[in-house]
Amino acid sequence: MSILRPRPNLSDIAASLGVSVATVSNALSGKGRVSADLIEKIRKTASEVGYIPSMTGKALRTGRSGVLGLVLANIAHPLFPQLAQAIEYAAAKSGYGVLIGDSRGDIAAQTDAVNRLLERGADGLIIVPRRGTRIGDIGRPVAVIDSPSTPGNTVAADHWNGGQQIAQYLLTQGHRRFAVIGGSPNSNVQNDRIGGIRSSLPRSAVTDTLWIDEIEHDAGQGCDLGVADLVRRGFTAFCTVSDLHALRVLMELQRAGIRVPEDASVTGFDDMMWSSVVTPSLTTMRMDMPKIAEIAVESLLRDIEASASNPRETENGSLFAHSPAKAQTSSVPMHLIVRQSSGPAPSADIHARKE
Amino acid sequence: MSILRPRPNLSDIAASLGVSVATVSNALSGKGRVSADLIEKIRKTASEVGYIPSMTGKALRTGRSGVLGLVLANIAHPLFPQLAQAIEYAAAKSGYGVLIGDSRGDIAAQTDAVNRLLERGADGLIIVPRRGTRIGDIGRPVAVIDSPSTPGNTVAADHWNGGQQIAQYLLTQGHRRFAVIGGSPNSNVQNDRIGGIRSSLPRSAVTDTLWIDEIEHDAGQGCDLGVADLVRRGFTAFCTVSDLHALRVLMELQRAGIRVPEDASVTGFDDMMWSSVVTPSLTTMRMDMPKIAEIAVESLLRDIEASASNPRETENGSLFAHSPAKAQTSSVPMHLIVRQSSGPAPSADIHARKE
DNA sequence: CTGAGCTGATTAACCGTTTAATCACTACTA
DNA sequence: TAGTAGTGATTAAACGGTTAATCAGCTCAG
Repeated sequence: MSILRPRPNLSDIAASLGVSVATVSNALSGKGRVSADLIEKIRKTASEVGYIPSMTGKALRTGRSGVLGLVLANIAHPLFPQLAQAIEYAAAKSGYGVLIGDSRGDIAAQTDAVNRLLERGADGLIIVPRRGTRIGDIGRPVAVIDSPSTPGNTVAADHWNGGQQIAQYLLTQGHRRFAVIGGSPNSNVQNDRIGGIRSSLPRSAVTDTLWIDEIEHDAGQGCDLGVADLVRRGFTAFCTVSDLHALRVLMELQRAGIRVPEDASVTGFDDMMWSSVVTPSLTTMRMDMPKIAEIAVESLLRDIEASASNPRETENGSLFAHSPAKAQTSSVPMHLIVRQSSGPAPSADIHARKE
Repeated sequence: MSILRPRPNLSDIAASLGVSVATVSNALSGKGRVSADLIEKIRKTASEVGYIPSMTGKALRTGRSGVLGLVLANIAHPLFPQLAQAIEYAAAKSGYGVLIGDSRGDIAAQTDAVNRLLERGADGLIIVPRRGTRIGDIGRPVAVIDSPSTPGNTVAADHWNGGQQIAQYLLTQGHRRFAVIGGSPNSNVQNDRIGGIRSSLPRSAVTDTLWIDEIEHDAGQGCDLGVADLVRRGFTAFCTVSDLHALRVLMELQRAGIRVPEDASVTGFDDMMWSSVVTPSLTTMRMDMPKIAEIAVESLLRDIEASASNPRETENGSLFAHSPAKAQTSSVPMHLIVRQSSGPAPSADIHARKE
């Protein structure tokens, strides 16, 4: 006894076949010149001994770790799971691993998180920045996922178009009086969504916009938003920019004895994991996370590729701005998911009377 | 021009000071014998040129990557953010990075995910296994987070005690007729919670247990659970094992015009991110993720430490079961969070009449 | 004055892989 | 027959750090 089991490496294979390490490396990577039957033999023994290439060795030599860093403003964000899963999948498909970094909502910590990932040798970073934060040059390729209207953004859901879609859907259902509900006007994403909604409503439609943060600032956290009142005033469509808001509206209406969707329709955004299990289940706009992730990863890998074959130059060797291939921002369409919380507007007669 | 900027390394520092690489390495790591003032000088230039040690180089030599793998049955699980954040934080505190792997709910993929992380050189794995899956030997230290009653578990929330706490809380509020609501009896976690709840209820209490999966199997997905009916039959406490279930119950009661918490109390588990924003906000039991993560990471690092200084042996060099330090499973207490969805039982008179 | 003992630094091997350069050999071509 | 090409393999030098072994110089006891 007393033989510790080291994972087999190239030289083990080389030794057992009586050839050189370089030949084994070439055979397995298909790069140099190796005879067909030797390649075959090497492949065979490699799989026999259960050879697993050491990413570390490879990384040291090639200067590429095969790891992408995923930086989030706040991991605890409810959309993170969808995104992380999509990114992990897209990266794994291209043979990359995903290292996570969290800034826990703290702006200063965002830099720390970025640095930690860079120290670990991440080849590139995917960043979902904190509201309003801009990502400076970090000397390595970066893909930013935020909103199409964020400068420096790489890819994002087309929130504006998402707003248009939901508004148009509600219009076809006969709705004409809209309450548009957002959290805070400081969010690019929310502004895009609301912009899209309002831009799709005809002049004849009646619109009111509610900012939850403002209402709560006056009336205290968790207060009523007064949506039941709006229904009495003839509003039939409650178009929120987040399922979180939609849920809140939904419960407030139910408590007031207002039936959804018979008396009023409620819609959300983001299709959160519970949105399909509440009753009535939520009509919502869903981001195409797999696509977003795929584009982000693709763009990032392209940049990494480019910066490897074409290292950037500086006049004095000092820090110098990294100029990515400047892939123009791409917007990924959102998908309308119709569920139970929305339906035709209550019969027009009633409104005629009210108006 | 035409000088690409490589990140400075040990030999750069060594060259600029006219000393050997080894000395610089020793100075920075505080290992060998280096004079105090030389250490000072080396430290200074190191920070001046912005030296960042290459984890890769270090990893190759030491055989340790400084990276932990986090394997999840399904990243899209709503509790993942809390957990990932806690693990990332705990790992970062000890200088480790976190690589994520997702099996997307697929059992076969779980093995793949594990292998991918191992290939990337993860020093150890933290696994949150899919229901019922057991983790075989993977040749490296592992920490499992599932439920205290899962064999091979390393650390988990004390779900049983959590059930006891919530039951006791409801008892002190005067409740005597309990509806205990779970999703599926196949989950260790849910069984623990329900076991804790029931074990705390006195014989005099009336208890009914509802399994949502079973009800839906008969009546179709998204169907009513019949909780309003239970209220009419005198039940006042709806004790669910997940905030997801609690939300569903809450909405069903509200739709039936039953006031919460005046007419009935509803409680959940897990304190999901939206649980505080619904109205009424949810009373729930929260897992102490930071603590769980801390213990998992600590235990894992201890194992890694141990397996490094004391490599295991095999008789023939073949695969051999990895025996961790067998730290006994530790249970982390859960915390009761009282919010608006629970309160005193309706006046006893009413029940007296019913009983 | 010699050798032991300490201090502060250097040398060189090593981790596992990649890859440019080289070499031995065979097979053509002139 | 010598020179040229091509083929299939090897050699050796990296990559960036760690670390055991070595060494030079100094002090001090015997």
